[in-house]
Amino acid sequence: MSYTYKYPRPALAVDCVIFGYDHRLEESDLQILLIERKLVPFKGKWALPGGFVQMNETLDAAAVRELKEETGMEKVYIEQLYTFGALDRDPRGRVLSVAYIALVNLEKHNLKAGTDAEAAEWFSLNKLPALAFDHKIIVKTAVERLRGKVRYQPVGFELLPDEFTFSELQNLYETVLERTFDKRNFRKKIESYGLLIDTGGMRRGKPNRAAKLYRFDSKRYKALEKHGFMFEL
Amino acid sequence: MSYTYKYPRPALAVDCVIFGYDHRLEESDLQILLIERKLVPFKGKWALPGGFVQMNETLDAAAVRELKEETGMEKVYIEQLYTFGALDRDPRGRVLSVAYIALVNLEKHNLKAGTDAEAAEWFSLNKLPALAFDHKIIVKTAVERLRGKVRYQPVGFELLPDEFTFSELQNLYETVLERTFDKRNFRKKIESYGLLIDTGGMRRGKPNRAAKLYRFDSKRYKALEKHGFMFEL
DNA sequence: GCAAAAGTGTTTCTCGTACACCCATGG
DNA sequence: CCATGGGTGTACGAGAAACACTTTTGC
Repeated sequence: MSYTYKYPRPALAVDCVIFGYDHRLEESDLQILLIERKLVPFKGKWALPGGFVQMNETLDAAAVRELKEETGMEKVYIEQLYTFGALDRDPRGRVLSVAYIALVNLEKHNLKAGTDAEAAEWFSLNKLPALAFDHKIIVKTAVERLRGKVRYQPVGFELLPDEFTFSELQNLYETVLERTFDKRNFRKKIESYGLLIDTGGMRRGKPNRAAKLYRFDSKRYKALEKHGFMFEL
Repeated sequence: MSYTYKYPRPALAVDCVIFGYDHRLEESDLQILLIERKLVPFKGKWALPGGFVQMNETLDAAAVRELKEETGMEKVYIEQLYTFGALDRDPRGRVLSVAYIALVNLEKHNLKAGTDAEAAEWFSLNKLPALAFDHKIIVKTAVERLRGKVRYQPVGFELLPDEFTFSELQNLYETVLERTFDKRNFRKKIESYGLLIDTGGMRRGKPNRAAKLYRFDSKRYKALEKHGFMFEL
């Protein structure tokens, strides 16, 4: 079976930059999920999970599908990043890639689960291997976007479990933004938005004082957002 | 001549949301350039300038080309916005659109010049006619992006002539952001960045005190930008 | 000389930032 | 009992915001 068109058409792929974060690790930096290519071109090289867009699915749907197929993950935060269209980005011919960003918490979504044939692995953002295609540029763009976004929209919570402590939240922001925050000022700022709900639970298990657990109040956030509310950090 | 592929491929278009601004008008609001469609579908309806991507051109190049073909404009600021991929956005079949934003000054780039067959016309942002395809959504997305961007990156200058007065600049920001600024505070803030060069020229012709003309110092901005400089308004 | 926009400083207040100690828990 | 991170308040300074009058120009 084949398909014929009057004019030539580029092929269209989606690629996902999946950011993972593990709040349990002490010095956890951001991770990115890569897949080892089993086929030419770039056989044996690491690449972003992705694949071709089907005719009957939207771009978002394609990204969600690839995410599930290659990593087993579902119900994760996902957002379109940018479309890459350099002429020589794929040696097989003209292939455009619509890149997506996904944010996942490594405790909720432990990998192996849905992984099929291909080897998927998490890499520290600052210890990435050489990447196939133009994926290095895509990752760079994604990191810039995440850094920008996290400061004025509360997307960071997507990288944490549903319940988290203040210091887990602070560690996350310090990791993503590569800076430190004063503990008291950070708490003051976050509390001032009134977007955290005290769940009553406590994080125990470590040889120190137990920490309160909070949930992000996304309902309230959505309500505030409509009235021109601005989250900022 | 025709082209055959093993798998079906969506068609790929670019569409441009061209923002125009006229600093000479008193109550100029933002304008958008639209084209009246001469062909089905949506014959007679207004639409964003755009067209199909060629095999041998990048997405940026396609946007630049369409811009020139349909409006005669060259050397304008252009930036990729978002890629729209809803299944039913084009009644002719599966067509994806990579949307671009362009910013032009209406004095520098007076329309008619390069316009070919199709009728192109500027519309006030808040008096837009019904639009073809999903172009209403594209415009909405573009406006949000412009509003967001203008606050932390000095893109606004693209909408002004090379030399402009302080109040032209202030009017522009007030128009785009739909708010007012205090004259003295605005001037203080802008001056604090040291990004304006006094050209020595004066804007005369109106029955009031002449105003100094400035240029934006893009060299200095690029230098500052590298060292983590932040423009903010 | 009049109408209209250009240009100019000071005060107030909000918010960001810096900073140090006691508390609770598990081992 | 000790090591470790949890939790808390205040003082200072920078920058945002409010605010009114004089100057210049074209007609």
